[in-house]
Amino acid sequence: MNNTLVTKLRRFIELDEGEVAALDRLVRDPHSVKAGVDLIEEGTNPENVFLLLGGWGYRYSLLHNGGRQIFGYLLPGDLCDVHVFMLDKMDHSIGLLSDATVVKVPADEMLELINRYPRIERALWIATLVTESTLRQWVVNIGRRDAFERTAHLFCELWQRMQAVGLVSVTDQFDLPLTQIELADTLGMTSVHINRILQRLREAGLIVLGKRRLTILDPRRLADISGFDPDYLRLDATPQHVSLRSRLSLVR
Amino acid sequence: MNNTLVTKLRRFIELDEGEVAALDRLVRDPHSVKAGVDLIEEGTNPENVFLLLGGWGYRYSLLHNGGRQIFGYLLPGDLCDVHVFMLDKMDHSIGLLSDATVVKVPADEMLELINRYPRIERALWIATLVTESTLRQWVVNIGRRDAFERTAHLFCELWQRMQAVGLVSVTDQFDLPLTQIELADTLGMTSVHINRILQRLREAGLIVLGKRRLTILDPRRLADISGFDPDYLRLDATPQHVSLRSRLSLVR
DNA sequence: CGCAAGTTTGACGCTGCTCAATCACTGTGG
DNA sequence: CCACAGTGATTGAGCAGCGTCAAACTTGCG
Repeated sequence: MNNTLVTKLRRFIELDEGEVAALDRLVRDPHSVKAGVDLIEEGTNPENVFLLLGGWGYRYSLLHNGGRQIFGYLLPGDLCDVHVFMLDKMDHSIGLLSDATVVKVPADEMLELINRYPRIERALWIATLVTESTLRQWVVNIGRRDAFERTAHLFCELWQRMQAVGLVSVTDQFDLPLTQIELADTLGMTSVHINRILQRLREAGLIVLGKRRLTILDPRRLADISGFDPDYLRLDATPQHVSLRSRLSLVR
Repeated sequence: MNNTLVTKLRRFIELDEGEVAALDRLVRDPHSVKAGVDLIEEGTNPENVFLLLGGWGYRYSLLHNGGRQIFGYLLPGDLCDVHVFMLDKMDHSIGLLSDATVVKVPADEMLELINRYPRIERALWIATLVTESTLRQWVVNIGRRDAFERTAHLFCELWQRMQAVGLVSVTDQFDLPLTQIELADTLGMTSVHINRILQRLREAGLIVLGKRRLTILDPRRLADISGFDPDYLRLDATPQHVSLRSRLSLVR
């Protein structure tokens, strides 16, 4: 099996054979988990770290007033909170939006891994920096764009990330197992309003959405409308990136 | 001079004398910088990392349509982006809201430091996790709370953080060098509207704000209104925290 | 004293929310 | 195979929160 975790971390730093082998050892014994299950619950100190091999997850919090806010999505190949053991308790929950395949890694094993392999630790740190940068874009999106642009921006981000893991068809189509309620809770609006916005996106010839599948009809225009710039996702491997990777790989 | 950086990192992990000495060596030769200056600009790959000893900084981005979004504030004792050398370019700018005192550390020196002291690296990683968790709260705030609650929540956060660095008077008063325009760009609203919200907060007997100083008249009620729970800032040192710190300090 | 920056106010309109009903789809049991 | 329930999508009417525009006022500062 192709280890997507290795692929992901190699975008950030150089890894040698020993390190790759250690990561491979981590990824064994995949489980199937049903949609709707929470992998990690807010307020707890989880004993395991999860790597998502297939399916969609999401990070969220429930508010006092009954509302919910979604902070991010986990796509196939993503890993949930490797750093779980660094803070005393989770500040949000992680749930599954679809049936999923996950690998469970005991937190202690994860801790041993980063103690032994400094470069893996550093790569994981960089991964959290990317999450941080993505969260900043979400703040911009919710804070400074109207509902139409905001929705377009989210679709651009998901399209880009799904593409990076090879899950977008040649017709720019991909699975989107989100209800309109979940889209609303992601974008800071109501499900009634997101429904109307989706209609406008369809009428504008920008997307087709139905049966839990999204087609991006006009990626260029969607990005223009929403001011989307994929840089923050760090999915590329520019020459600058490559030199950066080796610079960070200094031996101790 | 009391090294606030050491204090901050010790909340996350145990540090020995050698590590403390290394951090002390970093913090020398403070500069004065004028309000309005940008320490770091979006799109660049900065050569230096900054530690803020006095004054206020802020992280922000400018949008295509002329708007601005603020992502966070840097208070005395905070450090801007130690990890600057881990990504190829900044995804946001860092500016100064008031005259400030800063220490400039060359990025290479920072890199050497973390190469040499794994525990310092880990502490800095944890610091980025706290930033991440704070950003999540900002997403909740902007996405799921109305203008009144949202403003109250921001004031609770700032009050708590200022308290942690000893800058709140016994009368719950502290410097707040923000214009209403900056508050608006933080909270995803217009300056006209924030002005009206501030009036309501004053009328409700919750705050006094003027002359760049904020007084929190009723901290309890302000927190209730806004659903503020300080946990995400990780400013405490609970017993659980202490055992966590030592657990993370395994030698390699 | 006079300018510049920031704050305050008013009138008006639109975006997005609320409430509530209807429609469509899917899986289930009889 | 069909009735039915549950979940999600869609629609409509009415309204409120917040934005826009524009002007007046206040404060700090050279």
